[in-house]
Amino acid sequence: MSKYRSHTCGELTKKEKGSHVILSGWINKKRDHGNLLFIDLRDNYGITQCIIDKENNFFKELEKIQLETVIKVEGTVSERTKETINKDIKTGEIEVQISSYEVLGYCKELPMPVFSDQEYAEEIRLKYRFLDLRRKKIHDNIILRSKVISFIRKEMLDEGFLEFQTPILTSSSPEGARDFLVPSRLNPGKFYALPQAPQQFKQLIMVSGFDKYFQIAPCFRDEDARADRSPGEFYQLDLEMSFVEQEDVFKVVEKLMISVFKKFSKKKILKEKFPRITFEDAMLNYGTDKPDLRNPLIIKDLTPIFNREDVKFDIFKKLVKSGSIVRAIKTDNTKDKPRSFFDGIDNWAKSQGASGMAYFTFEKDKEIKAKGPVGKFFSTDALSEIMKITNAKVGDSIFFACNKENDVLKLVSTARDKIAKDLNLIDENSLAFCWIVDYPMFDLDEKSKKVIFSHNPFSMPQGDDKKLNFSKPLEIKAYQYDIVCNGTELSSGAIRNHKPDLMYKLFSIAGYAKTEVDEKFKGMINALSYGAPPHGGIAPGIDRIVMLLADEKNIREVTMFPMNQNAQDLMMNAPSEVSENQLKELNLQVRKK
RNA sequence: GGGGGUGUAGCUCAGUUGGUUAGAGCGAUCGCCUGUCACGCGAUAGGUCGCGGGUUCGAGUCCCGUCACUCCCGCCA
Repeated sequence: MSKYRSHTCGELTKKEKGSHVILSGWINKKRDHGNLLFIDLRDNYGITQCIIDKENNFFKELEKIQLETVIKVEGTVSERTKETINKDIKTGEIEVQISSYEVLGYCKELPMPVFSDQEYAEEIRLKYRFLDLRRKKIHDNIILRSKVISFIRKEMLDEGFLEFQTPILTSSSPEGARDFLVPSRLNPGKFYALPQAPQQFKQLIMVSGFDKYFQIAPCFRDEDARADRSPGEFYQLDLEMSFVEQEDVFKVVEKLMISVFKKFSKKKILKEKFPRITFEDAMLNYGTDKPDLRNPLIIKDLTPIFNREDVKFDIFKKLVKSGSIVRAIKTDNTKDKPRSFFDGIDNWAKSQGASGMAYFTFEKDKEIKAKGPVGKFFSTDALSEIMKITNAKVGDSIFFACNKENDVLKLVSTARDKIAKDLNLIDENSLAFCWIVDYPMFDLDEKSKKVIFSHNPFSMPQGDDKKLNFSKPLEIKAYQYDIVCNGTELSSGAIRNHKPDLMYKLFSIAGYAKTEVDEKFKGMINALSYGAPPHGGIAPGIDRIVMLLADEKNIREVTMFPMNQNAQDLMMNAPSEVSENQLKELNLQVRKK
């Protein structure tokens, strides 16, 4: 028998009645009745009530012992009387009569209580993460994460994928996020970069003939954090397949996603065959390429309305003349909503930095009218046209905004979420997956007006490469795709460009000379020149999947040891200064500000 | 880099129009209590009101600056 325990704190039942047991764990809670003391002993597996009274020599000591002290108790299992059974815990039918105990690990006065449902400031949680992680909810989240990863790994192996590790110290790449750099001692003045993703390596694995690869891969990007984005590092299920088209990747990933979410989430998957939405349609109907499809609201374009003679809304008309556009959201049967509902949306829009959102409600006595502050600017004909475009009926309302395309899309897409939330239109118990497909290969950089890669420079352009019209690069689409669930981008992938000539051509459109491509992407472009199979893949974000499964709004709730928003680890005190000697060895000098 | 929110006891928070000695619950310490499971009861200790400056007879409260945490924008091929 183990020196420390005969059972865990989560397994004793009536069956063990009368047996002598040893338990070890943390003191979760004490209830001291003066001559009778209850101790809830906790470990990873559960809680067992232990009991001792004043007749026992250890009673006085245990009365004084700190919560969260680790102790070993020996005693006898006894059945609880009917009235004292605790149905909330697995071991609630029994309790352990303590005969002796031993302290295994002392505990100082706690900076934060462990046994409590209270919320705490992140600062203290992160500083004492080892205490925070003892708390039930986050403890369970981390266990869930472990189970999800094991499950995914098993599924991938069953599908015939091979798991490989790729280098953590690699080279800096010019595209994409900021790199984390690591100075090289043996190569003074030179730096490694931590991989933003194993992108080039997984393609090289395909060129090496391994056919199907996956990895639970750490990825490093030196960009600012968000609630759903850890600063610094995160994990992807990185996968790549040879001799495949887009459909083949979809098939594998859709199956995996469905089985993961069916196994670990109680929520209903709305469509098991993920709807496919083109990037263009997504931007038009939802104003974003990560739409929440639980939300029934659709965005419509009202720009032409503001060119009509019988519309007198001069502010918008003037803006439209100078190139702005108008987008609108219709809400069903909102005629009886109080003024505060409409003004609430308008004020919210202003708080987002916009000039607000105009609105009116369709009414009818003899003819169609618009009720609301700006309703008077629209003729009956114009209103009928708006009703046609937005599919509205009498009693519905319209919210609309006018601005340059990028700004109006950002506002209206978030307004879509805000309005749906206010109207309680979102079913929190459902999961709405979709594919976003047909991303453009290139984009126009707002500032420099230059053509840049819109996503991944290694993606394969759609269509016959001999017939591609390179003079209109913005019209070229790529075999580039995302999975979105409930408004969260879960993964991003592509069929890769395995043809060096085509790649040089595409890079030249984005302003890279051949020599530059050879230099920056040496390993890959070289490899593609020695017989590369057509291949493609995707990389679902592990942290975000677990976040959705655990129903958490913040990625730190599913990360064991996260950094704070400023990319600091408050527990380990990272980043930190290093000694002059270390710097010297690395040929580095810190520039004083 | 920019915008919003928060900052009061170890923890979670209250603190009115600026006005006596800044409060509560949990935790800690001490005492009472033999069936609790958020046990109960009593007492004690615990405060640079984030920090600095200003206005005022008087600032936790008003103003300016600054720092920390957090949410968002930029950024994240």
